[in-house]
Formats: sequence, structure tokens, C-alpha cells
Amino acid sequence: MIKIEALRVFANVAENGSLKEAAEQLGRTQSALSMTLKQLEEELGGALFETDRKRNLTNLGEYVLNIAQEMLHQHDQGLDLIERYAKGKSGRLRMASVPSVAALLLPKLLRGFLLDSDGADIDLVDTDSVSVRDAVASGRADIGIASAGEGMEGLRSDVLFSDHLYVICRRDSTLASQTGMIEYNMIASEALIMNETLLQLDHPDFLAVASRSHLKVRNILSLLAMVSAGAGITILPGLAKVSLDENLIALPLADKNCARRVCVLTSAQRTPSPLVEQMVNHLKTHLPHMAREKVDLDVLRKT
Amino acid sequence: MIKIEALRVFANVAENGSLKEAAEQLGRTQSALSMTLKQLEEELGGALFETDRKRNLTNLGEYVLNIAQEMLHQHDQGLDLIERYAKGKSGRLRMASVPSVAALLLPKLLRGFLLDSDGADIDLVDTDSVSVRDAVASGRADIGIASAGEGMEGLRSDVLFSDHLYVICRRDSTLASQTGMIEYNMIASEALIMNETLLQLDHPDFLAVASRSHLKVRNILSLLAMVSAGAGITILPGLAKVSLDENLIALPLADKNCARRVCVLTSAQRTPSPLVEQMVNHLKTHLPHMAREKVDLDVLRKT
DNA sequence: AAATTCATTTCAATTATTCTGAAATTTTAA
DNA sequence: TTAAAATTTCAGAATAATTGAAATGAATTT
Repeated sequence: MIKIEALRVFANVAENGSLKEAAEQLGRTQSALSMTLKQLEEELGGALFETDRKRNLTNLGEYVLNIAQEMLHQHDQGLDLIERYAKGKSGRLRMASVPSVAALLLPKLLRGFLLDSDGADIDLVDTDSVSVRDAVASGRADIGIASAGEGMEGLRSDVLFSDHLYVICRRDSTLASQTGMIEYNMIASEALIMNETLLQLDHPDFLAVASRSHLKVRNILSLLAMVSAGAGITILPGLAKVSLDENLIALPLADKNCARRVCVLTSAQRTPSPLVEQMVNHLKTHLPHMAREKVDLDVLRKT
Repeated sequence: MIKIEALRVFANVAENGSLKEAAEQLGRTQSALSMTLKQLEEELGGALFETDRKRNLTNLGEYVLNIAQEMLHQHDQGLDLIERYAKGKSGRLRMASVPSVAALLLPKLLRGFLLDSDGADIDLVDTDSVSVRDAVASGRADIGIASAGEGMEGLRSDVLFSDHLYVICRRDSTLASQTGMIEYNMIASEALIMNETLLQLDHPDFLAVASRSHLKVRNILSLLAMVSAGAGITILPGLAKVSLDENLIALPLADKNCARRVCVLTSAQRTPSPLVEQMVNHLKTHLPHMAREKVDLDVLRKT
């Protein structure tokens, strides 16, 4: 049977016009190539070169060279595609992320990822945690970035970082004059505007406060606009406070246990594609540092 | 290194959804395929199937299957082209032949040849022997069919058949009443119209007759028209007499040594392409019989 | 849930293939 | 013609592929 490696040897020898050269290029001995060519000629039933010096091709040699070059090109290109895909360097990747991460951390992270990739194609959608989880679970996205919560069946999740919570209030409110950490009892009298993140909190003191809240806003811009307008206060993860309005202020919550745990989500049903694996690794190694940096930097800038 | 045969195994297993089936189709044991797949997965760095039952592909498996199918198709097609060409089943073949053979023998012969070929492309030109030799020598034709003669440097020739010579004269001539073979002295008084074939003859008695000839015609139709018009007689090989005019008659020459030797000519410089070799063999095995048949048949019909 | 069947994997031994190094041969150049 | 360079040949060494038998793992039946 004619082997593609025999054709590669032949093409190399034909192009070089010499066994010696070709042997060096291919890292084999002349005798190995000589035997390969001999076998190829036997299989074809005719000579490929006019003499045993490899300068001139026979008519058959020329024909085989033409076809072999094309075959080798196609073959090598195919292998390259497969290898790139297998290494997670190429392919399509559909991501869904909560807006805070998408806006503040992903731009830099994706830039780094794409720099290392070759032919990768990334689609990023930002929505709230619920939709992110749903997108991944239903197969509309390959990777999700969201806080953990309900509806995690069929999802594999790994915590990327924990985001401490802050009370957001107007700079001119009485609460704003507090210098230390905020205890739940200190906001007992405030009108708390709920949001999705807060549904995770289960500290009894918080639940007491939350039970008196009558407003829940999902969209973060609307939420901040409400606070700005004096409709009440809210509690948000650190990342969400980096681009706060001038008239708003973020005060750290004392309760260290209540934090948003940002996770990377993938489907538990199917083996992830190499590109997904690559991205999950990339997220796990880089996102924690980037999140910490971002929040620290921001705190620095505000003080 | 990823081998194309490993991809073939993978594609086969993926298409069958089972090792067992694929093993039967490929004529190998399950364990051989299992090991091949294992090695392939190692080289890729990821699983190709979701479980060890080969029913469901992973994302990587699907991608690799797509590419591999295309690669295998291209590869097999390429090999097929090469093998067909090497076996002399395909390629381009430029032939030059003298008209008598081209018109009387080649149609049937080429039909047989093309029946056995697959993608062969034949160009046939008919001219006189001199041009045929020139075409082959200069590389304008791959194969020539002509009588041997001058200007055979650089040509390889093999005799295909010998064509006995006949005197062609008008049916109403005195010569026509001869029932036996014609001796040279019997045509000593006739006006002999020379033609290319006759330049080969070297019998002294013929040379004596020929020396008195003052007319030489190259084109066979013109030649016969001349004889028909009563300009003289001529001598032609048996093949040329099969489609003789009603008013002409062919009488066999007694001299058994004088015959046109029809040869197949190829270039002696270059190794012939497989298709050329194939055609030369085909000519050598079939043309002699066909020539004999043709001449006998004709003799039969005329008597 | 145990037993049965079916498919696949594992592993050591066998077989086949490919490669090498040295010597012989052939070709080219001087 | 000889000397130098390139190629071929060949036996042994190194690699790789295949097998058969036993073990493992999944589905199906009892």
C-alpha cells in the first residue's frame, strides 16, 4: 500500500534533486530514503527517476510529484486544523457572562486569550446570572460566568473568585458618614432595594432587613439610578461599584461570609471542547488575580 | 505523529458506532482498533467518544470526524489517480500513424484499449511515415506507427507486422490477366509510379524497374487516382489495397522479402509513461493479428 | 439485585515494518 | 584513467502494529 510518508519522501527528494539533501531535511539516512523510494517504485510498477541520480524525473515521476504535492498539502493542512482544534487554539466559543465581569474583567482577559489562540472565534453575551445559567444548561452557550444559585442541574461550576459585598447609598445620606464596616442593624431603618445577588444571602439579620424590602430591581443601571434618586439603598458586590456615580458611595459590609461567589459554568452532560477547556483554565488562572486587582485599584482611586 | 490510517480507523468506528463492525470491515481485531484509537486520543490530548461505547462522539470527535472524512477522501482520490496513471489506465496519449493503419486497424484497436482504460485521453494524427517519425522524435507524439526508414536516431522501434506488397493496376490492363505472382521482370515495361513505401525495397531487379520511373506520389489517394487514370501502375502494401476502386486490381508480388515492416515507434530518450507502455503492449499483442485478419478478409471478399 | 450477555480494554508475546551503519556499487568530474 | 561523490544493498537493530486471551465495564434479563 502506498503510504503518504513515502510520497513525502519522494516529493522531498524530487524537489531537492538529491537523496543526501532530502535525508538531512527529513532527519533520516540516505539508505532509509533509498529503500522507501525503491518500495514506492515497486508499488507503482515503474521508475520515478530517469537514473539513480535523482536529478530527472520520469513522466510517471512528474505526474506522481504533482499529485503527491497536492495530497501532502491537503494532508498537512488537515492535520494542522485538527491539532489546533485539539489544543484549544481554534474553534468557536460562545460565552455568557454577568455584565460586571463582562465589562470589567473580560476585555483584558479575552485579549490575552486571543493572543495565544490561532483561529479561535469568541461570541460573548452579557445577561444576568439566571440567563447565563440557562444559556449554558440549554447549550446556547459553551461557558458561563455567573454567581452560583438555583437551577444548577446539569451544570459543572468552579468558583473563580469571591466578591465582597458593599452597601451602596447616596453620599449625602446619614449612612455615608460611617467610617467602619456596616453591620446589618445599621441599615435596619433604610429602604433596601433588593437585587439578584442578595437572594443568595442567608444571614438571619440580613433576612430580617430584606423581609421589609418591597422593591427588587434586576438591571444594575436601573438599580443605581433608583439609589441615586433617593429611593433607598442597595447592596452590591465589589466589582459592581467600580464605576459608581459621583453622588453615590460604597461602604463595606461587615459580614465576611456574605459574598458573591463568581463561578465559571459548563455543561456537565458533554465533554467540553478543547477550546472550552482552554478557556476554563485561562479563567481559573487569571480571573481571580484580575478581580482582586480591579477591586483594590478601585478602592485606592476612591480614597 | 497522527497517521492517516489512525484517522481512517476512527472514521470507520465513528460511522459504524461500534468497534466490532469496524474491525470486521477493516479486517483487523477489535483490540488493534482499540489501541489505535487510544493512541490517537493520546496524541490529541482528549477523548473522541463520550464513553467507551463508540456510539456518541465528543465535540472534539465530531470536529475530527469532519476533517478526517475530507482528508481521507482527498487522500484516497489522490492515490487512485496515481495508481490509475501508474497502471496505464489514465493519462494523455498522442499518437501518430500512417493512414492505412489509422484508418483500417486503429479504430477497432483503440476501442478495445479505451474499454480497458479509465480516464485515458487519446489524440490520433495520421500522416506519412516521415512525419510520424519526426513527430515522435521531436516529442510531438508519444507513439508512432510507421514503416521503418531513415531518421530513426533517438527512436525505439518494434516491428508490429510485415505487410506483403501488391502491384496495383487497372482491371482492364494486360497485367490484370495474370493469375500467379508477379515477378519484377513482368512489370519491366510498365510505367511504375513510385511511392514512399517503395524507397525501402532493395532487390536489384526492382531497382532496375524503379530507375526508369519518373513519377513519385506521396498521397495514397492521388496515387490511386493516377493509376485509375491510366498513368501507370504502382506497388502498395496489402493493407492499402483493401478499399480499392472497382476498376483497379491488386496482384501479389512474388518477391517474399520485400514487404513493408510496420513498426511502433517511441522516443528512446525518455522512459515511456505507463500509458505509452500499455499502448505499445496493446499494439504488439493485437495489431499483428488484426492486420492478418484484415488482409485475409479482404482477399476473401475480392475473390 | 444478581446473572447473563455483549462490547471494549489491557497486556504480553508475536509479527511486521522501518531504520541504521558499513560495505559495495555506480556515476560524475578531474 | 583515477578520485570523489552519490546511491544502493544488506544484515542486524530499533520501532511499531497486531494478535489472542483475560479482565473490565455496560447494558439487559431474570
